[in-house]
Amino acid sequence: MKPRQYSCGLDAAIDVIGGRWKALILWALHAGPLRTGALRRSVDGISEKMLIQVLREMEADEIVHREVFHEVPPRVEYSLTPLGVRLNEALVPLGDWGEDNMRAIARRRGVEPAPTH
Amino acid sequence: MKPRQYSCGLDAAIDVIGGRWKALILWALHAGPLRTGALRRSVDGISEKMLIQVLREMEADEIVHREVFHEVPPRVEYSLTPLGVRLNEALVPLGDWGEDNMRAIARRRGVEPAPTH
DNA sequence: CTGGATCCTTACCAAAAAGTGGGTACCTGA
DNA sequence: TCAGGTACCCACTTTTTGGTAAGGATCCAG
Repeated sequence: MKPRQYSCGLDAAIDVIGGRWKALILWALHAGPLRTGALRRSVDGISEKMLIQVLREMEADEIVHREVFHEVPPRVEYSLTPLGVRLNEALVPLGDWGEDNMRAIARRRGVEPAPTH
Repeated sequence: MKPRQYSCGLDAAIDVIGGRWKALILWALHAGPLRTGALRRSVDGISEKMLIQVLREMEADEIVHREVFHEVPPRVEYSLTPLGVRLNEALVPLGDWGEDNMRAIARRRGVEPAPTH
């Protein structure tokens, strides 16, 4: 549901990373560029369809860069733009908060906590 | 779409603040407790129904505290829990990122940028 | 009685997001 | 030909989130 006007920076940012998969994809790319297949394996539970759909959206938002290599088998590589890198940096405290409170969040929502690493 | 297992802290956090309204409500409460009506006026565009629905979810997630004052007219006050305070702190960098990139985000998504303050 | 204050619930619908299944393209090798 | 590799698209369905409208409760004042 797109607001007609953002009320603040947080409103805009939430719009960019909203949905189930975007933040996870962003994080999967933080260590470096990945091809479609590698990305899919990095993001547990995502379907190829959703992966490609969401990557296209992120590309349109210019937080992700998509590079096509003309070779066979086809090879497409996704990487963070500088904007995406800064977004990922901004997401670190949020990820930490989630980590710190993982067990409680998971319990309240009836979800398994993330494996410890 | 609830994951059966969180993959990391960020996954859990995104689950907690997901949707159009939660982050905005969290932010509205950062300066102090607010009654339902005041909250509704603080969060542009939200309907009473959505406000109450989302507040109930946030209460269940224990990021928001709901206090009923037995008086007339009825008065219910919402405030951040310590967990909610820390979540708000974790959202600051994300809000800053959104502010820094407001015009570009708004343009790409066909939304009006937030008024400058 | 009606109108006002406050807060909340329900029924139903709309819109958006996510998912499933089928298919396509480029090729190579057996 | 079939099987494998890679990446992607489309049609349709399901699920989730958000929205509208109507109703309710507690009271007080005119």
